[in-house]
Amino acid sequence: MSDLREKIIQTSLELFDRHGFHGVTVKQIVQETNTSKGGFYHHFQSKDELLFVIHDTFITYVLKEAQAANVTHSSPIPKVQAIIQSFVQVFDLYKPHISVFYQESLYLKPAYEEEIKGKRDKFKRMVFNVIEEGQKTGHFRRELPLEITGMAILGMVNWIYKWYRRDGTYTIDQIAEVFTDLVLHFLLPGKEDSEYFRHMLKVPFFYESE
Amino acid sequence: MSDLREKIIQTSLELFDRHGFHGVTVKQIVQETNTSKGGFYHHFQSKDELLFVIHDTFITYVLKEAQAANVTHSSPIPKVQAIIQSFVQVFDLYKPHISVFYQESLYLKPAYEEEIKGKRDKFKRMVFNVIEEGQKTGHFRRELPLEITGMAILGMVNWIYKWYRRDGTYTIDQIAEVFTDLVLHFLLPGKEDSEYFRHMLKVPFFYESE
DNA sequence: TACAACAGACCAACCAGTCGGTCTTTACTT
DNA sequence: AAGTAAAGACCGACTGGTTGGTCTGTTGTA
Repeated sequence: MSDLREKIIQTSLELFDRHGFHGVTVKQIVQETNTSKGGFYHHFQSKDELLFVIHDTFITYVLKEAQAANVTHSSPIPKVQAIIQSFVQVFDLYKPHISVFYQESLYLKPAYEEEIKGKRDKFKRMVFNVIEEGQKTGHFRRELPLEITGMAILGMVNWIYKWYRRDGTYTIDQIAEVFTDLVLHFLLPGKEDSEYFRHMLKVPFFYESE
Repeated sequence: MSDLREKIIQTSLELFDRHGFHGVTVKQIVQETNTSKGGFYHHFQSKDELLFVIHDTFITYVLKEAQAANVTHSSPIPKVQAIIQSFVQVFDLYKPHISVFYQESLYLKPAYEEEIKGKRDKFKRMVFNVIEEGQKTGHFRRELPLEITGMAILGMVNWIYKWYRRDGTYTIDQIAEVFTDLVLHFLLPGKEDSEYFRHMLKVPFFYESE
């Protein structure tokens, strides 16, 4: 297969990561890759297709990993651990992809957007399902609203792309460990009787509606 | 003062929110606002200045709120509650500002960027300080690494801009309540002795280094 | 010789920003 | 109160540079 295609993607990734999709011109990409307009448009129909390819390789990978984690384990707790672990680690592997994914998704052309959105929602539903399952089996606190809790988890993990550096204080595995700890601490029951919890807590509105 | 200036900002906000900074031209802004290029450039030096103004009004507000919450309370627990509460509520007030803030910060011109970055870091440090304070006083779990925990909180809250809708299932206050619950659940100690915690937890690497 | 892989000059569309001009409000003088 | 000059607010045709994309080749290779 073509070597140039992959080289263009890698170069674009770095440039997009630093300057954003609109901050980088096809001319720049072509120069940095030591090729030509002809070379570029031989491999990609348009600049937009390149954006799509970047989106797709990342989300496809994440989805596959989550499915694997889901199948391997049967209890909700190790499932959550495995999903978070693999999800967080993706940020080390695919950092530039992810930056582009979250920064530039607005600029995906409608046809491309739909395909990406489909896979993204699939992943989201997987995470939500695991939480819901855990709540049903009694492993996780039932009083937590699924949507809010789920988005909190996705949010804290997704945000990693804004601050993670390979040469930072902590490795990606340490971050994954702490995040798993944090999530399990708010998912698992058993703290409510602690003396510290005289403070307003326990999501009152959720009880009212029952 | 000028009415038009505010009207331009509001229109731009909606347009940027939907199509991104680069997806909207000055011509479009001007048409949608029922004014002219002249009108626009009378109030703004450049399109970039408009972007800066949007960034600045939001971050200035958040910073002010956090400082207020910090002064009002003295114990770390209500401080955390107040900061998260006000921070989350901002997403109802400033949703379009925030979308622009996080989507388009890459495109701020250097001089503008510096000013925004300064305020943003100030806010971050305030959050971190409250956590650190709580750890020192023994209110919060000491074994949690400050940076990772802090970014987890900022991440879950910041991510709200990606999914919150006014007409969604939950109100912004309910979201704030649940988020406060989640954060305090992983900050406060006292769960480790629960029977559920036979599972690997408690951030082992953090102990090793002591 | 046929076709994929690439080169690079070229173009039409677009876009942020300019500039000379008009209308309206303010401020000052008589 | 009337007259007027200056400043502020706004208009819109125009421009110079840029950008994504095209098209006519040329080269290597099966």
